[in-house]
Parts: sequence; C-alpha cells; structure tokens
Amino acid sequence: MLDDRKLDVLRAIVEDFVRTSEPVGSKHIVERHHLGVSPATVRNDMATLEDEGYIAQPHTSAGRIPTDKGYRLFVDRLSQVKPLSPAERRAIESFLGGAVDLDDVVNRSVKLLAQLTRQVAVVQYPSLSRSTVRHVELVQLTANRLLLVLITDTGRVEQRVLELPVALDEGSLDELRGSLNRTLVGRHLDEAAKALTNLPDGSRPELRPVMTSLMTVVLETLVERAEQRVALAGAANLTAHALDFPVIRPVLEALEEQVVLLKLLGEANDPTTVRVRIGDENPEGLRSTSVVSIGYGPGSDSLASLGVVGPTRMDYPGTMSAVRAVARYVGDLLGS
Amino acid sequence: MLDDRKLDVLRAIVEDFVRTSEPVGSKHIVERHHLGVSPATVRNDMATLEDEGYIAQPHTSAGRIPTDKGYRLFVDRLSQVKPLSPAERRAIESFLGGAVDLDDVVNRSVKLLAQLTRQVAVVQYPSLSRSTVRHVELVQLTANRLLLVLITDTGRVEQRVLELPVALDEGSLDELRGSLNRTLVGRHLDEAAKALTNLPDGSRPELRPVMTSLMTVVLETLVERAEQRVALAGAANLTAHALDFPVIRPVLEALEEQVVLLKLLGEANDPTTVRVRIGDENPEGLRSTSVVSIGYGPGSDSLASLGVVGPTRMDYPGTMSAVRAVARYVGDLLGS
DNA sequence: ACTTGGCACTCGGCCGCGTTGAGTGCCAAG
DNA sequence: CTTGGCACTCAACGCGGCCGAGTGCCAAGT
Repeated sequence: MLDDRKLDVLRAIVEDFVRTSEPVGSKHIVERHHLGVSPATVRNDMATLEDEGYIAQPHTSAGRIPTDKGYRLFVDRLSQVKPLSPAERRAIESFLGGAVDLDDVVNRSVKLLAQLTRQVAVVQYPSLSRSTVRHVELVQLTANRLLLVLITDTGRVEQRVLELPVALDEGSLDELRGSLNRTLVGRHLDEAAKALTNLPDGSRPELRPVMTSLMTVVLETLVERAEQRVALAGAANLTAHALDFPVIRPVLEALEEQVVLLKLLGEANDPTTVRVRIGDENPEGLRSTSVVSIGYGPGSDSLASLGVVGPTRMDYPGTMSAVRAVARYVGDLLGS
Repeated sequence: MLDDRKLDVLRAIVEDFVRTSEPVGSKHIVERHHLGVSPATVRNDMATLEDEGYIAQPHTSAGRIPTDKGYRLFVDRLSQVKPLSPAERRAIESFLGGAVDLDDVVNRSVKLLAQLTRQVAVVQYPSLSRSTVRHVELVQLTANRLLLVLITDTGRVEQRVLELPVALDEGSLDELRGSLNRTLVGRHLDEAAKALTNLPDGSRPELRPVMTSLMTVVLETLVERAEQRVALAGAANLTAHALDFPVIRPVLEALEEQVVLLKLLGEANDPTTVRVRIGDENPEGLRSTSVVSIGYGPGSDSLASLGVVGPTRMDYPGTMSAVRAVARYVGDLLGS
C-alpha cells in the first residue's frame, strides 16, 4: 500500500511543513528532496497518502499538510534520532550542574527544557509515594496545633499543620516524634499510612487511637496533595506558534489546570522511551498540541515525568532528544 | 483649565471605552450620560482634553480613547470605590476559608484574584526577612551532609542542603541543633545571620568558626533565594484582551521573569492603599499593561504584596476593590 | 504497471474601486 | 459659552477582476 517512495514523500511533507509552516506542493518536494521522479508522480503518491488519511489539503489548489495520523507515522517509523549538538550538551550540564537542592533542580530543568525546545516545558516533582521517609519532625505551634514536617530521600520537604483534639505536653510530643520516626523512616510513603496502625503505645495510651487516625489522615492528604506539584516554563513560546493554534486560550487554560498536566505526565513514566502524544490523542484543551514526555529518576526507576507541550507542527526528532537528554541528566542528579 | 464638565466627559470616555473597547464619540456620550449639553459642546471639551493629552484619536474621524495620562487622572480623581457585591464577598470567604497551610493560602488567593478580576493575578509569598524563626531542624543525610529546615511564624518552611568540610557525630549535631534554636528562635530572619556570630562553644570548640561561617552563608542565601517566590494565575485571561495587547509575548515573558514581578510588587507594600501603575509607568515588557497592587499582612504590617496585571483598558474601581479585599482577607488569615 | 508531460480547472489572496457612515472641526447665530 | 449646520476625512466593507500555485486527470511513453 505504502511503498518506500510514498513514505519518502510523507517524510518530505512533514519536514518541509515543520520548517516553513506552509502547505507543501508537489513541485517543492522534487526541488528540495531529490527523489528522482517528476512532480506528477509525487502528485499521484500524495493522492493515495491523502486517501489513507496521512495528509490533507487545507483547501483545493493548496499544497498538503500532515494530519495527526501522518505525524504519528512519521514519529513511529520515519524519524531519525537527532543527536544533540555539543553546545546543547554543554548547556545542559552547565545549567543544571549548579543546582543546590530539589526546588532548584526542578526549576532549572524546566527553564532549560523550555529554552532548548522553544516550547512550553513541564516538570513534575518527584513522586512522594515512591519516595521513602528520611525524617519526620514535629514542631509545637500552640498547645494543640502541631506542624508536621516530612523529609524524603529525594530531598522533598513537605509540611502540614494539624489540629489536635487534645493538648499535648512536651514529653508526649518527644515520644510521638520518636515513635513516628522509628516506624516510618525508610518506608515508602504509600505504605506509611498503613504502617501507622501498629504504632507502639506511649506513656499516654489513651491518646493512641486519636493520634493514629489523625496521622493517617494527614499523611494521606499530604501525599495526595503533594503528588500534584509541577513546574512550568516557556508559556511565552506559545505565542510564537500563533499560526498553529488559532486560539491559545484553551491551551493556556489546560496548562494552568494541574490535574490535566498530571494526567498527561502521569501516564508516561518509563524512563527508557520517549512518549509522544499527537493532537487528538491528548485530553480536551490540548487537542491542537503534541506532548513529548518521558519518566525520570535514578537508574531506570521512575520517580516522575517531564516533557514539553508544543504545536503538532513540531520538530519531533529534536524535541524528543532534548527531552530525553534532560530527563537523563536530572535522573542522574537525583541519584546522588 | 479643566472644569467639572470636562472631567465628566473624561470619566464618560473612560467608562464607556472600558465597557465597549471601542473609541467613544461625542454623540454616544450625550446619549448614555445625561450631561444636559449637546454633542457639539462635548466636542469642544474633547478638543481641549486632547490638547492636554488626556485622550487621543486612533485616527481622524474616529472617537476618542483615554491615554495613560487620562487613566491616571481618572484613577486619582474621578473613580469611586466600587464596593464588592455580597456574592463576591462570600466567594472570597468560602474560597479562602478552607486553606490548610501557607502554600494553600497563597495558591487559593492567586486563583481567586484571577477569577474575580478576570485578569492575571500575582501573589508574593510572605517575606522571610520580616518573619521570625519558629524552629530550626537539622537532619543528617550522610556523614558530612546536613539538611537544614527552617520554620517561620508565618508558616513558611525552607530547606537547604549543606556540605560540611568535616564529619559530624550525632552528639555534636544535637548540640548544634540546640544552640541554633536557642540563638535563633524568635528572631527576625534578617538579623539571624548576625546573631550567629556569638554562638556558644560546644563540646568541639574547634568546629565553631567553620560552623558559624557556614551557617551564616546558608542563612543568607536561603533568605535571599526564598524572598523571591511568587505565585501566578490566570495567564489565560490575557488572551481575552487580545485587542488591547497587539502582542502578548512580551507580557508573558515579563510575567515569567520573577525578578520583574518582584520588583513590581516589592515597591507597593503599604497595606492601606492600593497602588496603580499605568502603562508606561511600568517596567519594560509591561508598558502596555496596568498593575494594581497592595501590601498585605496581619494588622497594618506588610509581609509581602499581591496584585493583578491587566490591560490599561481596565475596570479600575472594580479591580482595586477586589485586590484590596483579598489582601485584607489574606492578611487576617496570616495573623492567626 | 508505473511514470510523465500536458492541460483544464479550482480557489484563496491581492489589488483597486466606489460606497457608506461615524465622527470631527469650524463657523455663524443664539 | 452653547448650539445647530455643514463640509470634510477616513476606516471599514463589499465587489469584481486578476493572478498563480497547485491539483486531478488523461493519454502517451517506457
């Protein structure tokens, strides 16, 4: 059905259209890409490509542009990995190298990615539920308000104020802190809540049930809420693609809606393969965009995902390699 | 020079232009605002208003639109405070009421403000240097890496990893933690670094100089870096004003540049008066916008600022009262 | 069976043109 | 100082014609 030359034609259309953002005609193709055939032949091929749904005509007597399906085929079978330039590699290293802590790593990564790809970059914070507890700290605010601070091995620090139904003296506080740490340190957070059920009795056993239930709730909401953190950069780059999105508004709205972003990133957390979602494969609001994402983490574990959002008319090979390179580098940083 | 009627005319022009976003002509004015004079008279007034630079004509044979100077006069002398509707008051209370901690307060405020004003909202985190230390926690990560966690009375929790030149045993760590807390708790952060110079000697006095200098540096960078946190929401609202900004890009870029935002907000931290910057009064990139901002904090102290960024063609009275109301409410929340 | 040149056809983009109408500035009279 | 009248300007709009890129189809060639 689709012989090699037809695929070459499709590739030529995608590449040229990405470059010029104008519908590409048969004549242009034979001029730029030496296929060794005449425009008429290319036209015939384009007709079948159109029948199969890989390309489309904005209107009669215009050239062709790729459809989502066409981009999909291009990404899956026709694109070559485009290695990063040494300058880009150096930029990644020098830019991310100076990060002092987790916030810094995330913020730098997202800015870097936006700059490299000239698109909107999104970086998810390392998942809490897949992290382990390094330390739990309790700070007394008032007689019956405590601040719980949770520190994980990935460097995240989460906090939550909790209201106690009863006053707590300092001794009980120390005890509670101690037993919390003994019970939780080293555990994965997603099992932390469960582990609390067998908290040892302290000097005031009458507190036990209320404390465990309280802590369980707190931990759960903490994990759930904190799971949902993402950093975003490069929104201004959207405007450069004004031609591609007739209306930017829904895109901006979708990007501000963290839930949407998390769903987007959450599904792609294999650190070994870049995932590309094209056009309609995306959730509402991002139907006119493509999303390139990948998981990251130390080694081949995945703690979270990062990626970029751009027009379907996108330099897929370049974007994919930039995303992968940044993910690897960030993963390595977190490993140490 | 400018009698009352001319001011009325200016007010009419500003109000109508804000509502319709179309140049307003003499006839429209006498129709909508019963000034009791004829179009010809209004025309004469408009001519002098134009001479004085308060209004301008996009082109001959079009109506007039306010200039930045016109808006300025309107804001300073012609606008009435527009009280919030009960529905809006209720919205603020119910939306902000459920906040569980500082992050939550800031995030909710910024979203609320964006929704109320239908513009881009910006909320600065409470200043660290004006907060006092509630608790300092040290967590040992490896033999010579520590995590410093700083908790303030405004509920902020800041963290920083520090590399020690020497290994530290657990006893010294406890001692250090104790003396840090004794020295710092209750102090303002901007004097915290200084206070460290007379840290009492511990069991290993040879550590003292290196520890103090280390802590000083850490505290300083911590304060400096953390000072610069802002939350932003409603970027999508920019697109609704596409008519007002021929190009959104520089605006989006300026909004992503935290430094610009902080400068913007940093200068307006009197919690008693709303500050309005119009058009050219703003820094590069925001010259086509107006910024309405105010300080907030418990009582009449100012911990930080919040505000909105929108087109110069903006409902100033409404925006100003929304900004002030949210600031008051947030200030009250932080007081408790 | 595929390729190719030729050819008629389509249709969006552009230019020039006249029309319309909102809005102004000016002036002379009230 | 205000007002009605009046000539003038100019953006917006619609219309028609032209141009050219690009196509689809077909008949001839390999």
